[in-house]
Amino acid sequence: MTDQNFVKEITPMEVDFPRWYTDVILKNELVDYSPVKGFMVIRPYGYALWEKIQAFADEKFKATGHKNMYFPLLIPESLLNKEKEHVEGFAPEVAWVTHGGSEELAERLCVRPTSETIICHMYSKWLNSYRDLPYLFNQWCSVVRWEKTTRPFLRTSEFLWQEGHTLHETEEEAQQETLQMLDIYRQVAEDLMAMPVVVGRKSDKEKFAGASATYTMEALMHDGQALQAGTSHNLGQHFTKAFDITFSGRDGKEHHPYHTSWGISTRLIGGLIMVHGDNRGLVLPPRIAPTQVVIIPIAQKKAGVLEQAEKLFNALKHKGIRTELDDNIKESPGWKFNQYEMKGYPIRIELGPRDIENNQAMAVRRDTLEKTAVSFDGFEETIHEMLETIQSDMLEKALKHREDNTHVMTDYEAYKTDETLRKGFTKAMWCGCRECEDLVKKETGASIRCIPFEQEKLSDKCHFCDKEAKHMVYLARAY
RNA sequence: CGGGGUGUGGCUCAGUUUGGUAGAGUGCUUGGUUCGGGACCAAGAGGCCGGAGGUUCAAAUCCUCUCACUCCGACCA
Repeated sequence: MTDQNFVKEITPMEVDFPRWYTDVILKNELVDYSPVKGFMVIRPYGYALWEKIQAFADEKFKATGHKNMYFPLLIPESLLNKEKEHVEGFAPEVAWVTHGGSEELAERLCVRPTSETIICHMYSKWLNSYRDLPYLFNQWCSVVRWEKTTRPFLRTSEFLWQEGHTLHETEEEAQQETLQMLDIYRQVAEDLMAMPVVVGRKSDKEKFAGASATYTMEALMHDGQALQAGTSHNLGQHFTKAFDITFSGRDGKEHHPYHTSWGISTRLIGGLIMVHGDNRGLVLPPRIAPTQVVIIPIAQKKAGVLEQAEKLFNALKHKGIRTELDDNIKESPGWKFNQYEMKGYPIRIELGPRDIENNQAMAVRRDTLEKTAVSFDGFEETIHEMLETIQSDMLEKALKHREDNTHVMTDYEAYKTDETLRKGFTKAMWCGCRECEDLVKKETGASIRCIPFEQEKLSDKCHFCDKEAKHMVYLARAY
């Protein structure tokens, strides 16, 4: 096995990371560009990844008492305008519908960039009593934000996501909900996708338009840039007051409920690719892989080969392992090896006459490319265990990459001038003021990704202005 | 919104400098031989060269305008 055997069409990531990324998603047919700029077509293999994320998250949402619903795509301008910070935050990237057929509309309608406004409008009609609370609802949909620069999955003008919108009687409950949902997102990232994340709070500058507080999970990509992978907002009473949502409380008086919203999107798929992928293409953790095992028969016309391949296929399927048998005679085994490595299937089984003589098949791990002989006796158990091992090894590997690329700020001047210091996460102390935050962004291109829940005291003073430090923050350049 | 790059069979591109009526590889179809790291032979289908206008006997090629995509920056999940 030599480097020449790498999928030639994929640009090595050391050469050009952005090109590597686009090569991987296009060659794997995850997405294709559509006729409308910034709008991507998600093809079956890409959509299968989204379905896995949906299934995992949706189950967690339901388990914590949430129900799904659906709100309209279009929002009247008057509704969008009700919450001041919100409209200011989103107005620059809203798409408008101005005509119905050939008639100009009396009031233009915006294509939802997020649904707080329309949902709050409806909530205000429905909510009566504290007995109705909490409202725990979610919707799976797409939203449109007219982005200037777009990249498949990472930033597209339309993207698929879910948005949860809840109402609570008390501030504490809303805060609990906000943190609970962030933790579910962390599980999506770490347990399903083997993508380690730093969790914490956003600075005021970076928080959601109209939120009291925004919590985030941030992942580190292979090229040392950070990706905001999911956010959960405590919206306080900003929207419930603006939309006049009230309920009769236990005291018989009228109150505004406390409000949360939270979302993850198809952007996660971009993260998945950039955290685990290599120069051969995708590397998928078993739990999210649409297909976990592919069986490739060798010299399949020889007696017994296909029969044995089918036996293994059925045994794995029976065990609940997502398996494919590629008995396509047209392509050579070598071609298939490369193909499935590119597609990131966690395990490849090679089965030829020599193996059958030895009562075994060869199993090749995608993450390590390690080849092992696996006996037919207890075959499906061995493969099952191997999948589990791959899942945890991949998380560990990604975690190690993050740790190796997380540094402690020593000297801001050095950070400013030495570009290599700006790769990955940098922990720094921050006084909390907006001026310092803007300064860092302007001078280095790095932004404060979050104020992590896990705080360390690196120094008494802010690394940027020498005032008294309030928080330790994670600094990074971000997608 | 600023700066670069690219538009030619499905895909990757050559051809453009020096105008002469479109080519390679790959993929696709059919038949045969193969099969332990991208197999081989043979036959075949497929393109008004991003669009509009102009120069010319003649334009993928020269001129003008335009559109799209893409990468890098500033803004966002």
